[in-house]
Amino acid sequence: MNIGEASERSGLPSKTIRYYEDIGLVRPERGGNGYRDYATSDIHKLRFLQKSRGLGFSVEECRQLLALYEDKSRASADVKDMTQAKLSEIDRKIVALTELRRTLEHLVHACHGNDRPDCPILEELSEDRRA
Amino acid sequence: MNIGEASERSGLPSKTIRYYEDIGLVRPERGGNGYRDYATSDIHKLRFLQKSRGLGFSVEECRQLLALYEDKSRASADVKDMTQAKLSEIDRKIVALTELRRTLEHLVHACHGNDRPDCPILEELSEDRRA
DNA sequence: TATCAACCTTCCAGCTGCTGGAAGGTCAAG
DNA sequence: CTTGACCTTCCAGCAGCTGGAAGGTTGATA
Repeated sequence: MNIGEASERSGLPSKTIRYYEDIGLVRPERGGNGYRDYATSDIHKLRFLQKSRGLGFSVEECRQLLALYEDKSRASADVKDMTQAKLSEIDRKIVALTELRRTLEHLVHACHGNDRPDCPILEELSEDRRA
Repeated sequence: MNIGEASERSGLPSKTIRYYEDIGLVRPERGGNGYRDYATSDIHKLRFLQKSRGLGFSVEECRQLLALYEDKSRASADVKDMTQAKLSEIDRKIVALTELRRTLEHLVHACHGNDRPDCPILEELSEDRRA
């Protein structure tokens, strides 16, 4: 399929998809007309990139995550370790997001409309473990 | 406190903290020697930025989130709406992270060591709602 | 009191990760 | 056979840092 449809299906702009090809993340076939021709497996990868990039993983991290899907590296213990590390990272992100969510929710429910000079939520935030 | 300690306490590099001052996110006082002097409330903001940036919010979004803390904008309905929008965004991110986590976990448990040509996890990924 | 390390300052350059626009080729419909 | 919506490459620019140079401040030690 053409890049336009790949864009729709993955949720990524065409520009970004071309850029991902430039840096070797997802390399589609080419048709006789020179157009990029994306396979379903390419769309999977693009969707995966769309998710992971939007979640604060760097392109290099995404490249690593993507590599976890490729057979050639499957059996390695290194890869398993890396995956575990990524899992921990994701867990930390989930915790952080949950905290952020709680903070904002308190703001909506507990702080709306009054003009108190300082908010207890800031205190709460500051209590978190020091990374 | 000096920028070094602010860096330690916030988890952000000094360079980044100076950059955040440049773009008007967190403006500390200055001591007689010209050194930046961070108050506890500044550290709260920096920690908040460290979290939210690491979770895929843009600097402009972080500026908005940060603005939610400032009294002057508290009572507004606009602000409450925006906060709700951010809450939804955070919820979507949490869902996405959870999916990503599940995907990787499957990879570790179900795919380790074999040399199957393609992985059911890719299929699973592709089933997700089309954003 | 000198001096040395470890801070701090500003400024400028460069990298990442897109993103927009120009200039032009391809395709399907009318 | 033209029109509009695609597609292509290339080049420029913005966002968000990040590193390094050049130099000032501080506090401990000789």
